[in-house]
Amino acid sequence: MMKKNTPATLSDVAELAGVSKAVASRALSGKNRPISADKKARVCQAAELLGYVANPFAQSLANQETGLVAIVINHISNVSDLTLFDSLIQGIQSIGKQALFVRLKSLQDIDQLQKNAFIQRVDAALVLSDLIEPQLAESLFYTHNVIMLNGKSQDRGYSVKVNEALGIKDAIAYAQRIGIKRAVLIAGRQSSVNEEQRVEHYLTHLAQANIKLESSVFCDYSYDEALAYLTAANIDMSDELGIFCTSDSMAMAAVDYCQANGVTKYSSHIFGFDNTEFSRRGCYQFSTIGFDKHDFVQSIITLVKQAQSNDLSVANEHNEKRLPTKESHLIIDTQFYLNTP
Amino acid sequence: MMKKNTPATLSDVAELAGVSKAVASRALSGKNRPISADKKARVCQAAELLGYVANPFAQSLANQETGLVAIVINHISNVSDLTLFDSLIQGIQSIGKQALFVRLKSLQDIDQLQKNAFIQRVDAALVLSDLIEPQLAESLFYTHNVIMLNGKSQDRGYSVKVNEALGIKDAIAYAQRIGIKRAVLIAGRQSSVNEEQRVEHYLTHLAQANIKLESSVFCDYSYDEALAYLTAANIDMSDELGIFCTSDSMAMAAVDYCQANGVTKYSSHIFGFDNTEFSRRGCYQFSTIGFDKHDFVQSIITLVKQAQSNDLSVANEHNEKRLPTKESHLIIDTQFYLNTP
DNA sequence: CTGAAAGCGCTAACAG
DNA sequence: CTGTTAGCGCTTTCAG
Repeated sequence: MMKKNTPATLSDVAELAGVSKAVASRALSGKNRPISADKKARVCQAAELLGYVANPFAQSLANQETGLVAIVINHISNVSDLTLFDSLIQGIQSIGKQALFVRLKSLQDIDQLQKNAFIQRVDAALVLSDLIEPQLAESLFYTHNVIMLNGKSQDRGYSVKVNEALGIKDAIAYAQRIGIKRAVLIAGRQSSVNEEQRVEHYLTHLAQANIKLESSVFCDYSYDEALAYLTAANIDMSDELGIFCTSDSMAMAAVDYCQANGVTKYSSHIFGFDNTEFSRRGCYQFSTIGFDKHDFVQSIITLVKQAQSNDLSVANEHNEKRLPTKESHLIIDTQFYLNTP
Repeated sequence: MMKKNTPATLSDVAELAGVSKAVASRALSGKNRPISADKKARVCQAAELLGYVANPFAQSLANQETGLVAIVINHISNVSDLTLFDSLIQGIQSIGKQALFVRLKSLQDIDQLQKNAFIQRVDAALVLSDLIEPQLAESLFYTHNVIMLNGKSQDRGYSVKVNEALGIKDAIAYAQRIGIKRAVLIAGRQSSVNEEQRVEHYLTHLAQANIKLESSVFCDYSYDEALAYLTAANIDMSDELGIFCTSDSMAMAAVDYCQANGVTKYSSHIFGFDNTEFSRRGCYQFSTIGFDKHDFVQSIITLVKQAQSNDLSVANEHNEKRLPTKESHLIIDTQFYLNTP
């Protein structure tokens, strides 16, 4: 396993197998390139023996594929991110690629992005950050395989969206059923398109359910901000008030606010979003809206593979360079999770 | 910003600037290579104009640096990981490198790792996964800049460790002071060396404080497992019992267990580990042990830079290839955070 | 089916 | 200070 210092190269393998570099390359290429069975076997054996692993940098240079997938995010902070990222990394590794995280805290970081040599050349990009518009994404990456996951999209291209209307509707229908008459809406970031649509849904369905929206506020998905707001506004939790939060973190703040103010039957009156484990733990019992992260990730990974094969076939046809001929916009539905003891 | 399809190359820049590729390369290299001021200016201007960004794959091939830093982790699940990863990615980006996540759920994944072309060639590796022994790490990467962060280390090489004895000692001293006489220890993963040392510290200091350890158990840092254990064991929470948990998640389980069993004054009797935000939120008020993640990350990043420059100077001296001449083992101290209302 | 050769884009000697 | 030259390791024509 003498790997340090000088890793074996294709030449080494070819030499040991007694064939040319070209043959060695074909033998190991995975695809079905023309080659005689015995030479292929010899090459593979030699490769094994030398512990040969192809240098991906040389490969990329020669064939334009990098084996990298970018995940473009805002700063990581939400607890709901944990499981999402975990399964995203896993999914990417499962198709033999590597996950490259790009953290984008503010628009200023985008300048740096433009200069970021690696991410420009990824095979695919998954855009979760709401700072990135489809058009910007288009210009940020050389690949056309940009999958928008932040709720934005263009006609051309790929996206996986979450249909939040369903879960929100069910949550509000439930609220109506148990007699909630007034509502406070604690939302996330005003600048996010995702969030804008989400708020829209709340507004529509609250109105339909005849629940009066008493106030609404943006708290950046943050526990602290939400708690500060509730405290400052001195929200009156008489029985018919429902607190609708667009993240479980903020819903936790609502729970703590209620407890601090001696409100005991808050559980059925607080609604979170994300369906994190926290919505069903101990004192933090509240209902929440969410979706199956596993389905979500699966759709994304499938799309990455599909996009790539489209790319290849287009390239093979005429070597024409143009926008992707295929597009795809998948939709995942949210669901309402009732968690009341 | 006509970037798609055919990105500008060094040749394009050189041509536009009216110089040779070599001069263009030097002008843009960042380092202080010999070049006349006016040519440098011309080259930079040309590069700007063309929106030139160097191809990192070609660069890596030519100069052996990849600009990639691997972060080797177990699956992401712990809430305390959020802030750590966030600032780790940020730190890596701050020195102009990219974070490559490698997720390792079980030892079987290591086989794949051996074949993982990218990670073998990273400029540095940060090993957090407790599945990786120093020796294995050594063989996994071509670089010597492997920084062990999982509590393991060899004489030669780099590590940043956390001195957990301090925080644990203080926590137990506090417990003694408030009259705790009996203890339950809920630990993480038995196979982890970090965890083994940690348990050792608890045992030592509990004994010194004359607190009797009634039982101890490994719950894989998990809320669910911890709660299941407490429930199954039907732990008796009479006043002098302290519950010491090696993660905040498990401490939350302890809180919920107490609440479910009508124990009201649990706050000062439950001790977590990680110092997550949850230890001071609403009903989850408990003391916790932790360290400054920012310091931790800073130390790591500093080490990465230092390791790299060592590498370069060694390479420059005689182009000798050998084990790193320098080593460094930094230690970050934990602290006890008292969070009782 | 095979091998020689060109080249991906860049850097690093090496002479000027 | 500058340009020429030779690679880094791999894939891919293109003749045999």
